[in-house]
Amino acid sequence: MADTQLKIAPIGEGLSLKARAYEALKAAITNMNIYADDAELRLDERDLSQRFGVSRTPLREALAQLDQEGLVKIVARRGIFIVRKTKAEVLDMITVWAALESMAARLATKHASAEDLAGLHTLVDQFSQDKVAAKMGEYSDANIKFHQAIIGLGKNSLITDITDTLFFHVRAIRQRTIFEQDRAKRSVIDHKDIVAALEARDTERAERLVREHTLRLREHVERFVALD
Amino acid sequence: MADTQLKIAPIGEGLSLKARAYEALKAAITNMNIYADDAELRLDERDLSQRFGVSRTPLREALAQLDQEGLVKIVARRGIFIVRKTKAEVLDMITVWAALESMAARLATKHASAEDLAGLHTLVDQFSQDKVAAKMGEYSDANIKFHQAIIGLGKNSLITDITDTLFFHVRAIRQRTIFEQDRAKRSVIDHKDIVAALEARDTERAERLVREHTLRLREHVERFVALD
DNA sequence: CTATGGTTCTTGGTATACCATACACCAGAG
DNA sequence: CTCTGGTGTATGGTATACCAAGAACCATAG
Repeated sequence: MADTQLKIAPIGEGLSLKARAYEALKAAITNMNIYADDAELRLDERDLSQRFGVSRTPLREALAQLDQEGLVKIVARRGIFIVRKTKAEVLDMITVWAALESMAARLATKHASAEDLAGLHTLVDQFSQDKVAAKMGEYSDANIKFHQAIIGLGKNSLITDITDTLFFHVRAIRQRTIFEQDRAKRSVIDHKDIVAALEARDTERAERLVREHTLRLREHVERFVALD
Repeated sequence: MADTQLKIAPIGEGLSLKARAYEALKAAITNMNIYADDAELRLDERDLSQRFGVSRTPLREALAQLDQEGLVKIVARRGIFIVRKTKAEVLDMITVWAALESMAARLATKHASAEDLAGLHTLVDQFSQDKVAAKMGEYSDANIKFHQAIIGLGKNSLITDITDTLFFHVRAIRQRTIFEQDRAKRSVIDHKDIVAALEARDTERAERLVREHTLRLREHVERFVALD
């Protein structure tokens, strides 16, 4: 099946300037440690517009969207500020996460295929309790992936959308989270239990395990993470 | 404590044009039966801008926000369309609602004061099983209020914000929901049980009752509501 | 030196003009 | 009559100029 068709035109990326500005800004904020003491949290429309090479209009629309998502806060005649979530807000977000992921787990026990669950199983097996200490850096990403995978199995796109935004914010404070080895080991065990419950199609147990697992993270953040 | 101060100036309402346009548009869409067969679902920026007496810029920002919330869909060079949620989307929304409200109920058993719960009790007592049939119209509103009250008691403002948007969409299809008397009666009983569980501070039971109650609505919509 | 009043500059908000493209309509060829 | 090609128009996207309000700075009076 060779290419008999002429496929030109991946030129302009196809996206609107607004969409591109949005992605660029979001990526920039993501890759920035906004909780560092010397972080520059103030943005300037005109400055950004020049650096991006687009006018203020699409840039403003992108910023307005980020404002609505809670990533930045626009204050009339004062400036645009990257938002540092308060501890209370982060805790609320983790609570919502717990509610939605546990519902997703519930749905997964009913709708996920055997292959779906097998994939999840593979994800968990990558980290045995012994190895997790050595790969702490990787684990943090794999951890998020595991949770996103469960949410995916719930096949409720609204849950997926909402939690994506939540993960974004939680990721930002990850650097302030002390992932001790004990917590990581416990996490691996939890994950194995969750997968087992899903495979057993035990709806109530899967829901409970996921909820408790995430609420334990909430508890940990409440007690050990410095914010505000 | 008489007025010794001069308080002029409640003139311009203080809100930005964007904010006012947003509220006006949202109210307009809310009060419109978008599921009617002859509903005019297309909006025109220039037309709206003239009718509101503002330029396209703040109007576009308001529309962009509505787009992000899923109330309208903006298609480049085609038009702006009021969104009719598909049945699948509505079902997903009710599922998210169930997840969040059941978590709120869980939180309420831990954080709500006795007075809070007394207020909830009053709300429920307004509708006995016998009277609900006669007041079917009112009940629909009171029903939403009851659920919002529980969510309020969870004291998690993120849950409140998300569910507010969900209620907006669910309200829109309410007209297509056949509220038979039996369902309403069952609903009243459910509500009483939920309040009882909250007052008993029975976390698990409160969560379960709320979840099951809302998922029953989901089931009802899935089976009896015509959409798409 | 301090307090007050004003001037200027910064910055988000708004208005407007222009651009680019999807769609509809129409003319002409077959 | 039908199909094709072009042309016009409607509409969201983008650029730009101006507005208004707040904050910082400065001058001046006490």
